[in-house]
Amino acid sequence: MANQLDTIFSAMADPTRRAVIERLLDGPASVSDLHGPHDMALPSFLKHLNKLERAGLVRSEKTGRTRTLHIEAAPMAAAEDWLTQQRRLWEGRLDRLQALAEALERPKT
Amino acid sequence: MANQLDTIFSAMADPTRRAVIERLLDGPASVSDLHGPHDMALPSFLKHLNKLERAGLVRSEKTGRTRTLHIEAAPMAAAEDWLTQQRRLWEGRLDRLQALAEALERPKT
DNA sequence: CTGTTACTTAGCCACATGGCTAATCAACTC
DNA sequence: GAGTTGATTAGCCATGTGGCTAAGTAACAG
Repeated sequence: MANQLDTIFSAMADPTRRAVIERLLDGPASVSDLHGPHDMALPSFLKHLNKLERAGLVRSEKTGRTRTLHIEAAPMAAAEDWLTQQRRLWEGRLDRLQALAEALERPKT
Repeated sequence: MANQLDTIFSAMADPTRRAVIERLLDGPASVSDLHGPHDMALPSFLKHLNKLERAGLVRSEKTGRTRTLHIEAAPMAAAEDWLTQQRRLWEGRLDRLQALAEALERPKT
């Protein structure tokens, strides 16, 4: 995947991973803490965490035998920015269309 | 894919599809118009369009032999909303941490 | 009605994804 | 040091994804 947006969007395209993000907004947590609520084998769950980490949405450090993860908010902003920009362009287009419509309603002012 | 956010995010996790979205913000276009700039066989490209349509980000009608696509902005808002909400929560958490830090700096006011 | 154009379908391929079990590693606990 | 616990690795499987070619359909142009 070339673009950073690719990995970010695809990391967010999964409910398990979004749930992890939501959970981490509350504060750091260990792998097994995060795993707790998810009905899924640990190795499967780990893959999700790895994907989040590769996307840069999460960082982690291992101390002793437990790994602690915390969220990295900045990359999500990239995704949000893209969406916001598209919305602005879209709204701008609607404005132009509306202006056009109004101009047509009043042919010769 | 259960959730609507799943399909939306995963639809946006590809540069070709994002480019199509960006192009469509400028106004409706036919399949081959959209295909033009992309160095890819038509059937491959069609798969991308179908994925966009299944995600609800795009609608299309066929008149005569050409299919015209236009953007459906609303679903993107769902994705943006989710991101915005996460950011708010994150910022809220930072505020609380900062408040805590300030409280600790001035132990007994 | 023949040819061209604009998609569409079918079918193939390689690789990624998301799940699993079993086994291993490393660090605490007793 | 033996056992337990937290995390990881290896390897398997089914399905999805993203690309292709080849062939088919449907409408428009002459």
